[in-house]
Amino acid sequence: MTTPDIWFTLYSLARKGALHRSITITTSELGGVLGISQQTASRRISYCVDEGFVARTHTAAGMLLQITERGRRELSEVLGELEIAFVPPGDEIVIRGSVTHGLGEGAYYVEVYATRFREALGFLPFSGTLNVIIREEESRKATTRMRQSPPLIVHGFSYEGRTFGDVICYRVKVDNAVEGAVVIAQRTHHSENTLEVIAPYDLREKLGLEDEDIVELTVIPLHMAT
Amino acid sequence: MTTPDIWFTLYSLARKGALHRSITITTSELGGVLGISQQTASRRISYCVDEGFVARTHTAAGMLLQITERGRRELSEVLGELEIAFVPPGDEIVIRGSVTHGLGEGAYYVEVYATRFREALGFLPFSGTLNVIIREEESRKATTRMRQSPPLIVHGFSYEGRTFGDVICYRVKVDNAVEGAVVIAQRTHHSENTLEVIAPYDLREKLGLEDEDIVELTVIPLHMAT
DNA sequence: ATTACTAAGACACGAGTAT
DNA sequence: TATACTCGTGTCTTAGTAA
Repeated sequence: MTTPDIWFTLYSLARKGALHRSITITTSELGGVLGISQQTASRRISYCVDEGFVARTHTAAGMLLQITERGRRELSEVLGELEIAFVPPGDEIVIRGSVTHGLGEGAYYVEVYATRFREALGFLPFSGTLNVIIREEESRKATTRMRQSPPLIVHGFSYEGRTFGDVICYRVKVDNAVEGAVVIAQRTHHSENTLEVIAPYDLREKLGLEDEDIVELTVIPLHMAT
Repeated sequence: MTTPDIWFTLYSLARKGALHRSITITTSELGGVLGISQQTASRRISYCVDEGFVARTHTAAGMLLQITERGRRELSEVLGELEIAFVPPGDEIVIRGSVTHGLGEGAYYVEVYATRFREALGFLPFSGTLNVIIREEESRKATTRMRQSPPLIVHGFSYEGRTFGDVICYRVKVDNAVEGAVVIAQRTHHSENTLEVIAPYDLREKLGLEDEDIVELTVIPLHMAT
């Protein structure tokens, strides 16, 4: 089974709502949707189940199918790429999100990584991060777009007996005013829906931001970064 | 050549920027991207060209390929469906756009169709339309989402020797405050990027809207409409 | 009813090669 | 060098049918 066929299968299931709940469907029905026979539909689904894209439970009247996390990621990747492809070149990618408070850990890490951030980014970051919650849609676009530009990687190191992992940075402009960077720690299973932003200044103060305020992060292509 | 293969081909070309400009590529390269041989890539492209999805010019060093309007629509359709599929069920679809002034024709048409709108929508529209410019991305989502709900169709008629065509209506809530409808005339080649909104009141006055103000149109599923 | 196995057939693929 | 043709090969599909 080829990639396009997998995508097409997942796409068709997604359109029926299988991203959010189990759907009941027979192989014949699915065959109809995909324009293939019942037998082939059966094999396709078995394949998707084997590969972990779809979860299946058999019932008397067909199958219960739901797209798994793996399948969702696969589709989300395609969707993100397509969304980016449709953006006219030169257009800026803007991620909108709302300010939230982190766990307070950010400041500690920023201080530890401070000089390394300066080397990579050209500025000494304020010792605190601005946490920004983004909607899944924005998140998808953000991560896809960011992945397109070669990342600035701040390599890990050891310090006072502790190990600090790699951190990936992407340059952004905050509210079109302050240049900063989104930092993504590789080791932590960071929530995909929260971005941590560092900048030379205290962003909350400089931009007068409060929790739940909306901020715009404009992704700066690496070759344009200062 | 099957639908998924066409999509995959268009998708791969789109990722290389072929939605916005001609790209230079050889069949071998394309084969590499698609995971198929040079020969098969050649056949795939020829097929896409024959079907009008892709425009091709041969050059000494390969081909110049650009996705046609037809191809763009095909991909846009897929993208729209995927975007909708990812929206959690129950979530409202919100279209954001900015107010603009129309050509002034709107008022005339609204008056002519007025009683018919009342029958279909349950309110007598203010004799003027609010024109809203939307970005392509929003447009895609809007049209896809709207197409999902069976449209309210106001049938055409003749009046004073003129023929007035069908008009399709979709219920929306403007700025979460006023219920109205997006109206799309079937006969005119209306710009996909401008929506015309009617409501029981003068929206500009009621909501204090000026040109270039941002408005939110929340699409109301038909079964929920009052 | 379903899903899914088997086997025969269709057709897509790619090596070789023409242009 | 390209693209694209022919054709042998192999894979994927489907009909029939079992479970």
